[in-house]
Formats: sequence, structure tokens, C-alpha cells
Amino acid sequence: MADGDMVWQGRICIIDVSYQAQSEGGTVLVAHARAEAGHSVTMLVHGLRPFVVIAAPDDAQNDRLESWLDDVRIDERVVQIHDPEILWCEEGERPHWRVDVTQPHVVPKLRDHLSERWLVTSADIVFPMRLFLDLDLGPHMEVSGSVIHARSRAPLEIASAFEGVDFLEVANSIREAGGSGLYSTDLVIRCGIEDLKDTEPFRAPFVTASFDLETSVVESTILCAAMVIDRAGVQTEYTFQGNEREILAGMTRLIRDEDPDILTGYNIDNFDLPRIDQRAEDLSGKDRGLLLDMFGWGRDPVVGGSMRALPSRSQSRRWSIGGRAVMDAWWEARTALRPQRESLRFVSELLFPDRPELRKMDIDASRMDEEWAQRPDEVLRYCVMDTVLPIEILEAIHAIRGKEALASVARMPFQRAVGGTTSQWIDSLMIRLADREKVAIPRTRSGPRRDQIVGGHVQDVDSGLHPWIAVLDFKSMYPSIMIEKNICFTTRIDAKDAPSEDVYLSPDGTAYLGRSHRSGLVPRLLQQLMEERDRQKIAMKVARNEDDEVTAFFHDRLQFAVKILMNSFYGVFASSFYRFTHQDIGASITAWARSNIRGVITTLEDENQRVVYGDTDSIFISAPVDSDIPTRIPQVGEKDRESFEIARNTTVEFGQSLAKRFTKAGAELEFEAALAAMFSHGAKKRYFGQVVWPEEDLLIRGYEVRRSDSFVILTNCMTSSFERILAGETTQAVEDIRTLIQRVRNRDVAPKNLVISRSCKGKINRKDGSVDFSVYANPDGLPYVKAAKQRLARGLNFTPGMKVGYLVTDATSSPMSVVDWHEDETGEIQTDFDPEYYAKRIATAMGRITEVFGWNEKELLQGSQQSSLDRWM
DNA sequence: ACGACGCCCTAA
DNA sequence: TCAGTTAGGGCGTCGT
Repeated sequence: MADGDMVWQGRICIIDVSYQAQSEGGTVLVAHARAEAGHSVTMLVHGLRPFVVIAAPDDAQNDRLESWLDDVRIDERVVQIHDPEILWCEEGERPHWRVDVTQPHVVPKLRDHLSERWLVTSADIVFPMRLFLDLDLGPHMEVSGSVIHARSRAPLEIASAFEGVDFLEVANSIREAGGSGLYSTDLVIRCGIEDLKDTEPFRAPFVTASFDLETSVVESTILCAAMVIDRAGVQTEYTFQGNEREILAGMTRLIRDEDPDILTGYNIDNFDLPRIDQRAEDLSGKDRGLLLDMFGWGRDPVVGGSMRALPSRSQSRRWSIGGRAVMDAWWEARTALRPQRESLRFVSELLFPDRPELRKMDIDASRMDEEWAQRPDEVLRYCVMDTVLPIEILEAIHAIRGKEALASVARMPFQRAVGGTTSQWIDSLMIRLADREKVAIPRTRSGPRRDQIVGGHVQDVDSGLHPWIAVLDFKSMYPSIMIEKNICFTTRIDAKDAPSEDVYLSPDGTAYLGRSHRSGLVPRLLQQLMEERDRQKIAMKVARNEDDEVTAFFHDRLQFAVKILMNSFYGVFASSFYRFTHQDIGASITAWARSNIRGVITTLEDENQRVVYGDTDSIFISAPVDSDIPTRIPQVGEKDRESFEIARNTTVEFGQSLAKRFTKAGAELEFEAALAAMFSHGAKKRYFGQVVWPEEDLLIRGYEVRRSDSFVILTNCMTSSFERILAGETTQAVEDIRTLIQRVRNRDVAPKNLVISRSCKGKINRKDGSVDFSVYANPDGLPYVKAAKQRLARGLNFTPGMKVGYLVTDATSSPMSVVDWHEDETGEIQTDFDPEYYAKRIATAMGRITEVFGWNEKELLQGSQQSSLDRWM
């Protein structure tokens, strides 16, 4: 089949991009994608060349410049130097030369060399991103190209033309088209950059593979494995047994045949992938072909000597598998749900409480070798279940669609949305804008961290139950300030150089040029994102009104991705290493923010209004409501109902009028909520309240209820106490607490409701897989480290960063004794705990709150009763 | 008993 | 998770 005979055209979503150096010179981008039509595509994209940009430092003389340029020109890594262009850089506006280079990999050494004489910019941008930056593309695009190869899942008329072709011949024609051989994708096309067109985002029909291993507890071997392929919602299950080589080769064949875009599983980053990596390496000896048979999971060719199909983990925790995205369901669930415990069972119970069949515990994971020997069929069933669950988890938390939306909004490959960092998302938008606006792209900054900057203002709060509160907050405070004050590394100037007019001077002395002098890149980008979010919200509402829930959901993900992205800006620009920032930017943003909130607080206090609390961008103010109006929500028709409604309306109107009054350009104050009552025990960042507008709701911040390292009994006790307190039933609240404490002392509680869980760090020894806890100053003084060690001794999985559950068994000694919680995994019934410790913890936490009503920790612990709380109410 | 310190987790 | 930030609460250990 001659190259160019057949053309394929369609919409795709790019998963991952790499590049292939051409032996005759030049570089071809290799983009792996999923077509809207359902098949996978590899695109060999021609027409981009790696480059860096240079400019002369101030002291360079013009006559020396030519000879300097000649020196660059004769460097064998340099292909050509373009005509100079005036670009803005921190040293001022000046000519910059784009220097094309032979291959991306020469850039690091070349830039070091050039830096001796030149200001070197655009010199640390990963080459594959150039496709998106230079052509201003997002992951969803329309593409056309000549078909080089097609397999059976490609469109029928194309696939049939390639039936029975000789694979060696095909591999050759792919290499001639710029690729490296037979990719695992359904279709391989060749195109030029002019063949790629931006398109509206659409829901790409990704294919997902989820897998799970069962491994020996006594050695590092793999006993069996399972994999499920999800293609357009249709799931097919596979199991693998036999010797390890057969198991691994079987999984690899399935991945190459099914060609999934996404690989998932539970804790695969830290467990399954490293285990396969290690076993494949052990079993293959030095045979690279054998290694690829067992672990050649990438989309790259596995014949021809290249090892690029092999998954790899650079310095980071994250795995990269060429052409695919690795999404660990553990990590996604952890960040989305912040669950109290992180085991697959626990997360499944959290998400699917009505489906106990998903987590029936009939296998003891700590005795896997015996289980496998005695009941292999059940172990396999268990294994399959653990491959289905990760897919259901990703679905339930909308992880895949959320990342696709983020990729679309940040305009980068799907894989980069999944595995990238906040600064990479912002880079993707900033670099293309800077290029367009003739601003040089500085390198990522290195060197020592500067001193910490001052953050937001947190107002002191008095303890007590504060009736009738209006909550106001500044809308998108940091982004708004950045827009309003034209904050950008291109507009910041030293105050002494500031022009006399149209300058913004922050309270901490940082100056920014106004728009008449120069319009900042960052404010423009934020403005565009704000407008984009509004558009998506409107599209969402339109779809919802038409009862098109699928489309509404699609726009909801997009608007949410914009929100996430916008909220990331401040942190990235306040960091010390980000390429497009300056030392002073972060501190100036927070200085303006403090000035805004303090301004409102001071004004109100000068008018004798009571500001109860405020944190960074929020203000809690007492509304002018008679103090004898009850804050408890009365039933409709109850005698107090009328005065309650009046108080609520008064609070709402009060809040709305304040919002209107204090809103100014770049600082829009919004009325957020009306509270019938707000409680504080006097500590910042901890409060709860009864929301009565816009909806009735219990608001809790900071308290143990919100913390993943609390225990169920305390959390439940606290929640019900809050409800009682807000209902005016403080006597009953105290009685309940005291009763509970007595029950705990009598061991009349379920131990699983006493499990405390905290995340535990550690470093894995690459050689023997052991875990080293020396990151801690005193590891044996920390209960969760002791628990992690116990898990490991038991043969249970522990990976650094994981949360570890434990029961305190004796707190009279120091350090206290604990036992790791393993009932979920081993089935062993655990009953040992220290009742006094738990009684004390409950009393301490609840005492802080009841103390406000005259009951301190000690009194909660004591048996005697004397209730006269109501005097307080 | 008390304060310094290490550590985790949360609010924003 | 070679790269978002600071403010703040609270628990536990250790040394005095």
C-alpha cells in the first residue's frame, strides 16, 4: 500500500504526544489519540522543529554581536538562525533570535553553553507541547491524513484495504512516514501541522483497562491477575493464571490488542506497576524482547530494539506509559473524596452503600498464598471484582470526564491533565499567549526559596452562639485582584521607576503599570477564563432547560474545570520557581486582599456593627435582629414562626444591602448566606452554624466532623451535638455526650468506630522493596508509623503516602501503644482498645464546645449530673 | 505541669 | 508526586 493512497479525516482527542527523531534530520511528532468514531489513531505529524531563543545581554556591542551569532551558527546542533524579532523580556525590549536546533534532546546542553553569552529563553519547554502552543490547539481537534496502516477496528473501508498485509512491510512504511514501527493503535496516519484544526470539545469514547494482581505474601511473585476492558461502557473481563511469564505476557497481549487509552486499578502507581516492573525485569534476565513481551504496555512498537513501549517512572511517583494515561483510582478517590480510610473496601462502601455484593470479604489478603492454593476460583473472582471497582469509582467521581474537561480548558493532551501539575496547566495557556504577544518565555526558576510571604487576614472570633449572622464574601478574590490591578510579571515595575499616572500601587509597595502603559498577560487570561466559565454555565442551563442532562453535565464539567484552573493562578504566581512570576507578585496580591477585608471590617466596626468573624475573603456580621427572637427553626404554623420569618428576612436584606454597598471595581462582595446562629468556641477556622438562606443547611468548618483523622464515634457525637445546640437543646446535648463517654468506658461501642487513620510517609528501598521511615525525626514516637510497620509485618500492603488506620490500645504509656486496623482485610475480629483514651479524646473535643455553656472537659468525664444549662440560652 | 517541637489536616 | 500559597488548630512526644 503506497503512502497517500487513502485519506482519513475525523475528530479526535489527543491522549499523549511524543516525538521521533528522523535519521535524515528533522523531528516528527507522534500523537496518540482516540477518534470520535471509536477507534484509536496514531498521527505522525510533520512540520515542527525544536528551537531556543537568544538575545544579547545589555553590554553586548553590536560589532561583537555578529561574531557571536556566527559562533552559534557554526554549532553543529544548530540548524538555522531566524531573523531577529523584538521581544519583551525582564531586561527590556530587544532583538531576539530564534535558533532552530537539530533535535529536542540537544537543548539542555546547548542552552547551558549559550547561557554563557546570551539570554536564553524558550529553552525548557517539552517539545511535544509545541504542537499545542504554536498552533493554538486543544486536545480535541479535527485532523486529516494519509493512512499508513489500519487494523480491524478502523473504519471498515480502510481496514479492509489492509487485511492480510505483511507486517514487516507495514512497519517499514510507518518508518518511512516518520514513525518507529508498528504501533498498537487501530489506525496510523501521516499528516502535516496544516492538517490539524481546532474543534469544539466533545465527549471522546475513551477505552479503559483496569487491572489487579494477587501476589504472594511470602515472596514477590505474582499468583494471578485480572483485567477488565471498558469500551463504550461495555465491560469484558479477563483472568490470567499459570506461571508468571504467562500471566504477564497475557496481560501485555490484551493491552496491545485492546489498545486502551486509560490504564487504571487500585493503588497501581505504588503497588501493581512497580511489582510487574520488578518481576518482568527479574524474569527476563537481560533479554529485552522478553521484557517487552511481559511489560511492553505503551503504544510504541515492541519490535525493532526500542524500549519505549516499556512503562517508566522517572524521579517522580507517577508512571508514564507511552501513548496512554495512567489513572490510579486510589489517588483519584483520595483527592476527590478525602475518605477516612483509603482501602478499596472502604471507598466502595462510601460510594456504593447499597451494593454490599461489591465488597463481600471472603479472602484473607494476609494469607494469599494459602487462599490461592486452596480456593483459586474464589481468589480469581475477588481479583476480577477489584478490577471492576476502580472503573466504577472513576465513573462515580467523574474522574475521567473531569480530566477531559481540564485538558480541554487548559488546551493540552489528556495525559497531561491527568499527570501534570498546576503550573503545567497554567504554562499551557501562558506560553502561547506570551508567544503571541511577543514576550520571551523565561526558564523555570531555580535556587533557594525566598522567605514566606504574608497571607490572608483571619479575624479573631469570640466564643459563643452568635445569633442572626449575614455571611458575605468577595467573589473570586485573588483572580479579581489580579485582573483589577493588572498584575503580571510584564507590568510590575520598581516603585521608583513608576510613571506618575495610571499606576497601581499595592499596600505593600509593589507597583504595576496601568493598561494605558501595558496590558498584562495574566489579567487578560483570567478575564478570558471568567468569560469562558460564564459561557459554559449558560450552556449548562440551556441544556438543563431542554432536559438534556448529558449535555448539561458536559458543560458543568467544563465550567468546573475553568474554576479549578482560575483558582490555581494565585498559588502558582505566588510560588518562587514559576517562570512567569516575580518575587513580589504573591505578597502584593495578599496585601490588597488584606486591605479589602480589613477595610470592610473597620468601616462596619466604626458604625458599631458587630463583625463576628472573617477569613481571607469572608465576613460574618451580626444582623440587626431583636435578641429575643429564637434561632431554632420553628415548624410552619408554630407560634414563633412569624417572628422567625421576619428575622430571616431582616438578615437577608441586611446582607444584600451590605453586599451592594461594599462592592467596588475588582472586589465584588457577595451575600453568601444567612445564619440563624453561628457557634464558635473561640478558635479561628472552626465554626458551625444553622444556614437559613438560601437553603436550610448545617454548616460545619474545621471541626473533627470535617477531618479524616477523626473517628466515627466522635464525628457522629459532634454532629448530633451541633444539631442539638442549634436547636437550643444544650442540656440534652451534654447528657448525650456524657452517656456516650460512659458507654465508651464500658466498652459498649463497636471498635471499628474508634479507628483513627492518618497518612504515613516513607521511602521505598528500590532494591528489596522495604520501607524506610527515616523521613521522620522520631518514627517510633508516631502512632501511625507504628501501625504502618505492623501492617508490613502482617504481610499487608503499605505504600508511602497511604493512610493507616489504628486503634489506641494503651495510652498510659508514652509513646502510646497502638494496633493497626486490619479487620477489613484479614477478617480477624479486633476488640482491643483503651477505653479511657477514647473517653478522654471525646471529652476534650466536646469539652471545648460545651465549655461555652458551662460544662468543661472534666465535668463531661465525671459521672455526676447537675443540669442548669438553660440559664445560658 | 508546661513549653517547644514535629506532624497532620484543614480553611481560605 | 521537580514544583500552587499562607494561616491556623490540635494531637502526641520529649525534655525540663
